[in-house]
Amino acid sequence: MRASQYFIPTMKEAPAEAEVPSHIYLLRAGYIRKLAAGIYEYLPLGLRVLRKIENIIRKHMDEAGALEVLLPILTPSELWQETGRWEVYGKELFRIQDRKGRWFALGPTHEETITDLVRKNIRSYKDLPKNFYQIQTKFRDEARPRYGLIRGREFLMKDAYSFDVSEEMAVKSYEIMKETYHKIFSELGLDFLMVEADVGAIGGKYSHEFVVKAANGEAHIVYCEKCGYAANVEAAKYEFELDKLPPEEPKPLEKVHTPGVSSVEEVAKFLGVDPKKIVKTLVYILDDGSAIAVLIRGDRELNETKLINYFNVLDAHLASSEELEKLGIVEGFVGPIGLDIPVYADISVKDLHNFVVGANEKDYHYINVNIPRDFEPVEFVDFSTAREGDPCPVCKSPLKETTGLEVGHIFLLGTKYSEAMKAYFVDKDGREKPIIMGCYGIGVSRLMAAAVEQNHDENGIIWPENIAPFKLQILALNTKDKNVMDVAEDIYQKAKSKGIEVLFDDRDMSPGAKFKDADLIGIPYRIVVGRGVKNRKVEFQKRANNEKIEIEIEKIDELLDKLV
RNA sequence: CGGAGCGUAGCUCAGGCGGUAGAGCACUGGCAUGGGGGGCCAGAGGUCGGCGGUUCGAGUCCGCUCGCUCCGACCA
Repeated sequence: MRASQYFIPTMKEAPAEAEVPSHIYLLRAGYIRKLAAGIYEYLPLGLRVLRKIENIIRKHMDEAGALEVLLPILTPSELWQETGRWEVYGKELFRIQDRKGRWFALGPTHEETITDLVRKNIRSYKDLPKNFYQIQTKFRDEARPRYGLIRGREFLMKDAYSFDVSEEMAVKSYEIMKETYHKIFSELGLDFLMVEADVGAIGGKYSHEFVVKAANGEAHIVYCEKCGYAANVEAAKYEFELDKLPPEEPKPLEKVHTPGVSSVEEVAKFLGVDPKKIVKTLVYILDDGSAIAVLIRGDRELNETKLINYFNVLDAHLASSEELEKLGIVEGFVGPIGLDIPVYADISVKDLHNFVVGANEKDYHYINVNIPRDFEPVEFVDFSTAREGDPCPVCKSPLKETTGLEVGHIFLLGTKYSEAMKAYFVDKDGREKPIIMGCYGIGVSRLMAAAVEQNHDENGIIWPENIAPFKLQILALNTKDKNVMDVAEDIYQKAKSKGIEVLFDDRDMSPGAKFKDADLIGIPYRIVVGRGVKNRKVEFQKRANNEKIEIEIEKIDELLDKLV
């Protein structure tokens, strides 16, 4: 491709709206443009990258025996009603009406659609297992689209759904996808981690996330360098046994005056005690409107995902000042003693002695509180958010914490959708049973951003070879010099004939501008044709380190052969 | 959805006292140049997000509205 005939609108300055490297460079280097918040156009260069990512995914999915389909983007509301997600999905679901008033959703995911297809066409155990996948644009009306391609309202996704006759077989399908995902992300050239994850609203038995390590990532993960354990902090088990304080003899319960002192830090300072001996009492309102209290040690953070899972609700939120007032609870001095809503405790509170809690009375705390003498929680549950330094649940060595971008997520769904939608098959024994499902997603467009987050420097993008829009870029520095142009043209033709994807910068521009553009665009290999042609030499560079190697023009074939 | 901020040329931004619109870069033509966004000359480009109000007069003041961004909540 000749740059003079191509379309690479580069920008010298970053648009003010872009904050993170992938967003800045993809805009500046002419890969994407924004149409509206969270909605992007892919320019020729951007589409090439997207297609490369798609094809790598497609290759491995096909090899794994998955069957590609293309489902409609417009999905009838009736399907969503069947699983209850027409309501549950909430405002994130883009909804539209046809001329007759019938409601549709722009597909944010396709469990309902694929399950409908399967229930209508699969009857027997002989038809199973099956794994269907598609690569398609998805729509989610995100409350807050951000970071360019990382969180968009319209984005490209690979979604796959497996259907099996038994849990055992479903686990097999799941394991195959797990392996396939490892192959895909490795071939994409990314530094990634597979972590144990929470199943979230999609439901199911268990799930794993594939996370690309990135400073700007939204996924918080803990991992163990020693044994390889890795989990999203939402899912990581908290190994409290190793984090306990030494036992103490119970002292008499005492109510103390603590005027205007309510936060853990304040109380710790005021009473001169370790924050670990202060217990926070958090009041949560569950989605059925009921209130519960959760106790957690002062140095720990509550994990709402664990809370929501434990209570098996769709939503829970910390009670507001108004809600506390309605319940007759004193904000800032809440405590378990004498509280008339159910009290649950995080395991960090177990075996804690002589601790401090609010006294449910303005400006008072209890000290030397002990369980079960002074109160008894309904149950001790793991509600803690895992963090750096916590003992690894597998091998007990201290966990590390990092952030990353979730680019893949696999779930063993079980029968949540097949039962709701009556997707049954007849088994060998002649009985009708629900199909066991799994679902597997990869954020294709997000991967493009993730690759840039992980591979850039201060001058621009440095594409991993397998997803670079072109492999080789030729810079002709002086287009007025016939020698330079002849040599460059010759190399260009040779590269093309060898099947190398090559971008030839033949534009009449200053050398500096060409170098800057080339760095921004980030094509892995570069041949610079300039003043060296006088001595029959050109330069070969790698974008990754920009080191220059002089090559004799006569030896160019050899070099190109290495790039094939 | 709660909080904050911003909408002036393609991009980054200035102007803000109310008096009819600016810079740099990019773009077009020309000249010189040719190894890291370099130089000179000439040019084109704007209903100052929209609607309404105040005023003799609004980019500037007021109200509403739309859009965008950030923090948070949310988020297969």
